[in-house]
Amino acid sequence: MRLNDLDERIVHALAEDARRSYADIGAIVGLSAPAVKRRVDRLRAEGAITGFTVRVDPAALGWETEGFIEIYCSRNTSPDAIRQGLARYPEIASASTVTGEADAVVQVFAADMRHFEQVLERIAGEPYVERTKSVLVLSPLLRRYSAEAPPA
Amino acid sequence: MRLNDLDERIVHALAEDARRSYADIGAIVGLSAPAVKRRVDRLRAEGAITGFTVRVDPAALGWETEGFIEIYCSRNTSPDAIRQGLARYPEIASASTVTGEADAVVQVFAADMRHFEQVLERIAGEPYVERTKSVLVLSPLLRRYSAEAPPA
DNA sequence: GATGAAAAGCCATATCG
DNA sequence: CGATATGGCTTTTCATC
Repeated sequence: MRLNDLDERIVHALAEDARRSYADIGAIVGLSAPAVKRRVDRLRAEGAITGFTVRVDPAALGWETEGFIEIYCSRNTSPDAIRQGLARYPEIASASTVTGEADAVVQVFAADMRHFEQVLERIAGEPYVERTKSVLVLSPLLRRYSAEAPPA
Repeated sequence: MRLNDLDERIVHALAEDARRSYADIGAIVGLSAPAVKRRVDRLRAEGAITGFTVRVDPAALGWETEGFIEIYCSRNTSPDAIRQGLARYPEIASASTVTGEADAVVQVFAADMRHFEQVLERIAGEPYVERTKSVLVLSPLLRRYSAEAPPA
């Protein structure tokens, strides 16, 4: 599945503001509103666009504490088992299996330090988790969305 | 700035689908469409909602390779200097200063391994960077947005 | 196969109570 | 905050290239 230049410009326009009208996007990329809608519908059907969401200031919503937890699993733990185990935590914003010493890296948003510690202890207590290593975020420097970063 | 329960439910509804109509959101949270709009306008004005964006499948846009780069800086490097230095890289999706051994963690999306390596080398060559340590993402397990994680 | 124009219905939004 | 009205938008239909 490859997108052409027009599709990428439409996605970029939506990345900047997902509530822009199709007419506005059309004015940017040089298409009529129905043509833009057809392409967006197609991109959704193909799975290139998976949805539209809101950008929030975590602190304003009460999540003051952010951190990364590296998870070291017992041998023969499948990625799918990790995913299912972690999916239950609403505090987890993202999780990935990675190369290197740890098996997975988990990004956590918590209300405060006490809350973060609770999440950490619950994750550390999961049956497939052998040990964890966590770092706290001191200050977020950049926060973009992947759609805004064009491939080289 | 604290949000009440109604605000949080509106944000949650927008996190699931930012293009939902105010009438739809109103049906979910029990308000009329104008009441929802007024609250969304207020949340934007307050900075709790910073925008609306599209969720994309990175692979569909040609970013097949993802990884984290830990940056170790020379002493007396200010967070702002790091931020300004990293802001020039379109491949960087997020960056934060952190506790622990490294000074900052940077999340990178690249087209392929060769591209990732180029980004890594350019970052490692920044004047304030002493050394780096990077891990590649094998498979993304979860990918949510912070707005979907309610505080405890 | 993709586009633009036009029409119909739906939605955003301002104003009222 | 809800009801209402208007203007704009989304979305379908259809003819065209």
